[in-house]
Amino acid sequence: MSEAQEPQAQSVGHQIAEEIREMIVDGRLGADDRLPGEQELATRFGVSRPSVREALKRLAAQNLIRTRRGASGGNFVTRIGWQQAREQFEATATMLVVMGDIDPDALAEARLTLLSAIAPLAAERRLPEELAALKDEIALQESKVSDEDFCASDVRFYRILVEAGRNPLLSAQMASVIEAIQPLLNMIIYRARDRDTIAARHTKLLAALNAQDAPAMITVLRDLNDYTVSLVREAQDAREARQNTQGSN
Amino acid sequence: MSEAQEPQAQSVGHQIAEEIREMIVDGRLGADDRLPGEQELATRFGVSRPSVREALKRLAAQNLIRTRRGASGGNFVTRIGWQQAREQFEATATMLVVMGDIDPDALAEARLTLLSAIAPLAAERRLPEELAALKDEIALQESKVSDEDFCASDVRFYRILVEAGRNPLLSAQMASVIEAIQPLLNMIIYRARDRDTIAARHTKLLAALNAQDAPAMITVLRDLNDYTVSLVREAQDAREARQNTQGSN
DNA sequence: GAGTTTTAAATTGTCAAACAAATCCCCCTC
DNA sequence: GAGGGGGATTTGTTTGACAATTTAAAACTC
Repeated sequence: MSEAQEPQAQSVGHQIAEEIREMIVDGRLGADDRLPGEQELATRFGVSRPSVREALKRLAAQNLIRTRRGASGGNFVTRIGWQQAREQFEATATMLVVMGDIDPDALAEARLTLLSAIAPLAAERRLPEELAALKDEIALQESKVSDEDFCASDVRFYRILVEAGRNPLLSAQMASVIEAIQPLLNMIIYRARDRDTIAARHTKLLAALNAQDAPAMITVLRDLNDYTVSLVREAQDAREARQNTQGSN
Repeated sequence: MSEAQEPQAQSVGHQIAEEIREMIVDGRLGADDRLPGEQELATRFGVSRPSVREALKRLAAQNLIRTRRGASGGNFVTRIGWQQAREQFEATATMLVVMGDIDPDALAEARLTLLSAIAPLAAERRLPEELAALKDEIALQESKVSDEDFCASDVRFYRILVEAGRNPLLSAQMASVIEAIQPLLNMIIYRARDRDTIAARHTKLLAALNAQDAPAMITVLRDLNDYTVSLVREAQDAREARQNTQGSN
């Protein structure tokens, strides 16, 4: 007979947080607006102060509000910026990878697809500083650095490339994918030959970017992706073999 | 004289939440693991139960844990899925748009870039059901529906297209962009001629998808994007003009 | 009167204790 | 053996109080 079973499953804090979020989304609360004090919110919503606090903490966890103590303190609506958006994208993508519900092939495909998509924009808009920075990273990759540093440089290389596209939303999203794929890359043991191959293709990629030749960039990216995927697969096989050996001991 | 000013700025709840998050990221806590009870956590961290609760609520707000009441209840690490990841991407992208720190042109460019990127994948992998669903949406768009319904159908159209790419990470990210752009689209007043133009291009897009002709899809997408951008710009101009009129009254 | 110091007020942060609500498990009854 | 009831466990919510922090006004000194 009752009309609802699951709608009641959410706590008071959750409901209030959602209500305040609505107020932000539809404009009743604007950036840098101050929310009423905790006491007043409690009175207004008809709940206790801890419940209101719970709601505020939830919003703070989502970077929707920031809190300042003291007189004339309070809770203020945060103007979210690209930096924070990128961090949140990254946090979500990282969790997806950590939870293991992700197919490495799908992740690699996503990276390749996104990089290919931004290649034309980067080719058009790349700045001299970015070309120089990419060259520096290649030089670093050709030197004798640890696997970890090599991988980190690889990540930086792609981030610079993405930034060259000059589209903040795309940058934020792609950065999250590149960041998320790093744990996979970190499994790889780079042999000298691998490094040479990768650095050589990075050089080709840089040349294509310099020449503003997007199709050539995409060709190199595809090639590079195939190579990286094969290395990751090798590393995974080796890892599994090692685990089996340990397991049989 | 003190060595630190900002590191202390974070509350106990924030610190504990961060600590637990670390435990999840580096594997000490796996999916579906149960956290110790609030009491025990409070004892272990040397704080009170409300402080622990604050930390848990923060984590819950980020969908990192879920809570069940009762005996054998408690807080459990959530295995994040594609659905939730998409929701979080959407929430972030929506906030970016709402806060106004976004350039409509950059948003449109991001959408076009991402759709162009997924076009080859969709062309290769589209299923008959998806072709049929797209056809249905076009039929809806050709009928006399409200501006709002027309826009909603437009959004669904692109979501189906994105899903056809069969890459969950790309789907989640693109869905967030498509969702974020909807408020802009909702400003448009669609004249009959506009709708015909859009529906006709959707038909061309569907034909290209059916023929698995990705380059043709990209051409249509670019064309469609230019047209949509012009409509949005018109709507914005009209809106500004209206506001100026009201302001001078 | 100007500048500095002190004090007070407002606000969030933290804690403590208790009870309510939900859920599960065991036991008891039939 | 099956079903229901009660107790135990855990989170949800409230009340109350005090601490920490920041602002701003007030008072005090020069």
